[in-house]
Amino acid sequence: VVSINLICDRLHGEGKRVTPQRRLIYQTLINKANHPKAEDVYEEVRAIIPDISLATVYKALSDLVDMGELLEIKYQGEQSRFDPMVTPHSHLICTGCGSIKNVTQSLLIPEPDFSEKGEFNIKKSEIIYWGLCVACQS
Amino acid sequence: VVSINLICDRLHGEGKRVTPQRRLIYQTLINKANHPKAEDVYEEVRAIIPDISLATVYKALSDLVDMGELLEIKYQGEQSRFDPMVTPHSHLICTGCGSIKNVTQSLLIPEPDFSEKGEFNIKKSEIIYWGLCVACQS
DNA sequence: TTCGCTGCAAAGGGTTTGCATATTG
DNA sequence: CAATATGCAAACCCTTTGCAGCGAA
Repeated sequence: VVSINLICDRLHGEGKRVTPQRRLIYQTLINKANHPKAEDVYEEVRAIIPDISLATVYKALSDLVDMGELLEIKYQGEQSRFDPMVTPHSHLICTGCGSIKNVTQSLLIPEPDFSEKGEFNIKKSEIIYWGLCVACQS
Repeated sequence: VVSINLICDRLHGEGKRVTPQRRLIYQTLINKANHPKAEDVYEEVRAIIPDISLATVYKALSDLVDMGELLEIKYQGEQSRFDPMVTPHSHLICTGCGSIKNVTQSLLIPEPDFSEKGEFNIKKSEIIYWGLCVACQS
């Protein structure tokens, strides 16, 4: 998710429709680096469209994920978190508060030897760093 | 989870009790590299103790995880998978069938610069390789 | 006018919990 | 005997689904 107009064009191209609800949801995600939950997006959007339903938010997010415009993160098995940055990157996850931070620096990720991966065909890889954020270190 | 006797000793040490159900569950996990779900463990154990309940399996697994003897994997946000290998290692995850393979080869995992991680205190890191296993490549 | 989207409420599915009973140590 | 574990069923929680009506194109 980078630009509203770009997203809306892509939606049209796939026979989807641009409603005020969806436009607002997509707007909300632009440049958001705090990896919100569906509920977080819902709360934020509800401040402007009070009657919007959580199901609508889920469906809008799901469409974005299907289009490859949004990343769904579910490492901890808790609620899904969403990340508008879809270029390859890694994550710092705080085991204290569950906050997630992007690592935009490009890192060289080693690949396992053939003896380990066999014929497994690796499509993408990522690193997850578990630890404590500043706030949780006290 | 490496040895039944070791596990049982540790259980005693924590004031826990060793029941036939738990002994069997722990036995089942030894050297298991296929990352079973709770349901898988349940089915396997039920062949020997038909009246065991799924809740009992969940509780036994949960205790092992708390003791650090078992790893709970929930990357995909689907059912939890369990891994008796608790030493640091990475995973090959097949996006086709959901199978998980361990990478035991020790890999040097790069750490992000200070400018990226800031004061975040990294406790452990792991690499996830997403791709297709041999069976799913056809 | 068509067909996707909305909001509501109900259903789903994995996991957890409450409780009476059984068992361990 | 005291305290934990068991089994059952119900509760939980996040997410998805069904559906009648609405609204975008």
